[in-house]
Amino acid sequence: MARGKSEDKRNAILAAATGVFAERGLAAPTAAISRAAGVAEGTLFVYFKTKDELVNALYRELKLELADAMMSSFPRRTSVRNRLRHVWDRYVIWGTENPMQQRVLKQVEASGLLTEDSKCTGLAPFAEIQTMVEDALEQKLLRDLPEPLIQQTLVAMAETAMGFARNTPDEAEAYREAAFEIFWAGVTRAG
Amino acid sequence: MARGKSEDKRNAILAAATGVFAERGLAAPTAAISRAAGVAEGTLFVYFKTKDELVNALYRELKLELADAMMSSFPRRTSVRNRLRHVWDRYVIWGTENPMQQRVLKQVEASGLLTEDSKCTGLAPFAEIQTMVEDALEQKLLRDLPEPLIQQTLVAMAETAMGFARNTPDEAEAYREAAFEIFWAGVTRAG
Amino acid sequence: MARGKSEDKRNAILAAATGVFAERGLAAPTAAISRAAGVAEGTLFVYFKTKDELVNALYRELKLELADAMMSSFPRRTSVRNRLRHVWDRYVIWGTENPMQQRVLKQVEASGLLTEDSKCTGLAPFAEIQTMVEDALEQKLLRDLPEPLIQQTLVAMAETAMGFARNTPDEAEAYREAAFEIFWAGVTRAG
Amino acid sequence: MARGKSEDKRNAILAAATGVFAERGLAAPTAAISRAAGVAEGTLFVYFKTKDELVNALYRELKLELADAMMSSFPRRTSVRNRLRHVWDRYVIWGTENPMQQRVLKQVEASGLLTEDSKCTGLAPFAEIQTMVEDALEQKLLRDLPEPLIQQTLVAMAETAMGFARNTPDEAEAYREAAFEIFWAGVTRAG
DNA sequence: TATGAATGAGCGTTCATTCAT
DNA sequence: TATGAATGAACGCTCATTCAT
Repeated sequence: MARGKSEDKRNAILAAATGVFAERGLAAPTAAISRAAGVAEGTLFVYFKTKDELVNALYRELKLELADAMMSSFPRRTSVRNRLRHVWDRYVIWGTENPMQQRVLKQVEASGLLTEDSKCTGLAPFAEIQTMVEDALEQKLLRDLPEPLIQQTLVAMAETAMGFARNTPDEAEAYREAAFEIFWAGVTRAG
Repeated sequence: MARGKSEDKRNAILAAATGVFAERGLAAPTAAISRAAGVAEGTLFVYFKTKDELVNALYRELKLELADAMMSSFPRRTSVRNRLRHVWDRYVIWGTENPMQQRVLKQVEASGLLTEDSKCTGLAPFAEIQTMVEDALEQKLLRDLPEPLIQQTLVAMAETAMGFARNTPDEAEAYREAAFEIFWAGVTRAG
Repeated sequence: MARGKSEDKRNAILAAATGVFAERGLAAPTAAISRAAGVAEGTLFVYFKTKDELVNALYRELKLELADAMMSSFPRRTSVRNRLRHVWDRYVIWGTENPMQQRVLKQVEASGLLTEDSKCTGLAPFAEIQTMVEDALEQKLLRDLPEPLIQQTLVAMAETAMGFARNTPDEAEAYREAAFEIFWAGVTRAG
Repeated sequence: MARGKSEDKRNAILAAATGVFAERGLAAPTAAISRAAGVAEGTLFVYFKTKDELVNALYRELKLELADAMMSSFPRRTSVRNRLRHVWDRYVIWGTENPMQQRVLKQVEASGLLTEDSKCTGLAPFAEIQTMVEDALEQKLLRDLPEPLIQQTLVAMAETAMGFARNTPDEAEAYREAAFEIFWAGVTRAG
């Protein structure tokens, strides 16, 4: 089979890792992942030199997926509120519909396994959100708060919304709406 | 709790576990914990039948510590805002001043190791906050939002504040203040 | 069994390692050694932190055994020739009667696994031989050769004798004698 | 030997194996050898069915090289001493100047991987030395020693010389000379 | 109760070898 | 013939847990 590594197999391993890590945590054996991917134990290490490298690659992949979901058809020419709402909705929906991915993302971030490089790569596609927040601050639309705090609030509230949406799927939309309102009211100037 | 013989030893193990888990994650060997506690490897298992049981016990202990910190001298006779601010400050300060404990709490919650029982026990001491939020809703002080969402927002924003406070201790107070303002503005009726 | 590690078990492991390494080389699995020693796989690592450490410990042990054999009842007050002959005989006999030990010693020395420390420790008990050779050089008994070359010649010729002794045990003594004569004639002044 | 297609590739693999084995021992992965040889991993197994077979082939090759070095321009019509000195010098020089080859030869001999067949093939080119020693014995030039012992002494002393020559290249010649004198004095009749 | 030596299942990783291309 | 991705057995080592003392 001397014809380049198979993108399919790589993806199968990453997908299997997502499922296995979500279910059993990052401590899950690589053997479980290769089994789930339908490849031999050794094959995993053909595609990823170490388990840590697999974790890092998976992180970057998931971040990219998330960025795709959030940033596709991003409406550059509309109000800050609408633009924020755009990424908000897509973020929450993605996290709700991809609970394993979201869970793994959190696990990996908390694991201390990420290289600086992976962190940067993972952050890059979200640069536009930062710009957006900076714009909003300049326009005096938002209250005078440290910009990182605003971003972190966005993330924290969105994750809160995801949690509720996953627990009560019927009211997912209501929670998404309500959590956004909290965020928006919390962060914009009164009146 | 009068299980083994020495309350001291039990506490030493729990304290050691906090430090070791905070530094090396929940995957840290029990041997590292017993060493840090100054007891023999086997002794740990006299006090906690399994590692999982130790993790659950530690969770309950930390939750209790946190509840102590938050609820002591709780001002029952003042405005909702003041009461919320009271628990808020104490929560954030506790998390900032006890980073290991806070870190371990998060790790344990994310680990999937908690029994239902532990979750309930851990939640119990915070019942008063729930009452407080319910009161506030009845007084029409808060916007018409699902009560669990408000509570979760409190927690999420407080943890956000802790994160910033730990990263930039000099501005800890400012972040605590700012995050509370976001929370309060987000959750109360406009005007 | 909290009563100190068992010297017996340690010795059993070292003895097993000697046999297994002699038969299958240093690449033999540690599992084969623990099995041969009648202990669990993990037990080997209670006594020796790593395989390398086991190899080093074994080397030191064997060197000590050899030194014991060579140096016991060393006749300090007799001619150089007799003293040399003393250690020579005992060396060759030990190597002949302990072929596994001798084989492992050679393997370990060739393996690049020895720490500097082990090399020193292994050499120490043979200091007296060096002194003896230096004495002999001063007495002008030996030809004017670099001292290390003389020592190395002793070792090389003794090992040659061992080889023949092992192959033809009936003539072991004759070979031991003959090889010593070669050594002695090669190294002493003519006439 | 016209097994695969390219004699060049076969030689490249053998040369690479020499370097890799010398540096990392016989346990070195075949992948390291194929990489060093500039061929694919699978290609190595086109030329040598197994790793063991590669080791055996390499041994035979190196023995042949050594025999070439020792036996070329062998002076059949001169004294035994000169003839012995001839092969001695060439042996020691070859081992000194080809330390990797010499090292690998020793490793392979100690490895237990050699087939009987390889051992014979490796010995064959040195038959002439045996003849020479037998001649010398008949001439009563040498002391009355078993002929194999004399040969083995030659080898042992030559290797001793190589060792010193490699450690202190500046004095290589002196050691070669000195070791030969030991050998010659040890093996010839006194006076 | 307290100890820590003993255990062995389980892990991440390596590597000689195979085989589809 | 040459390739290198794929394989899976095997390895060294770890660690939660047991148990004789």
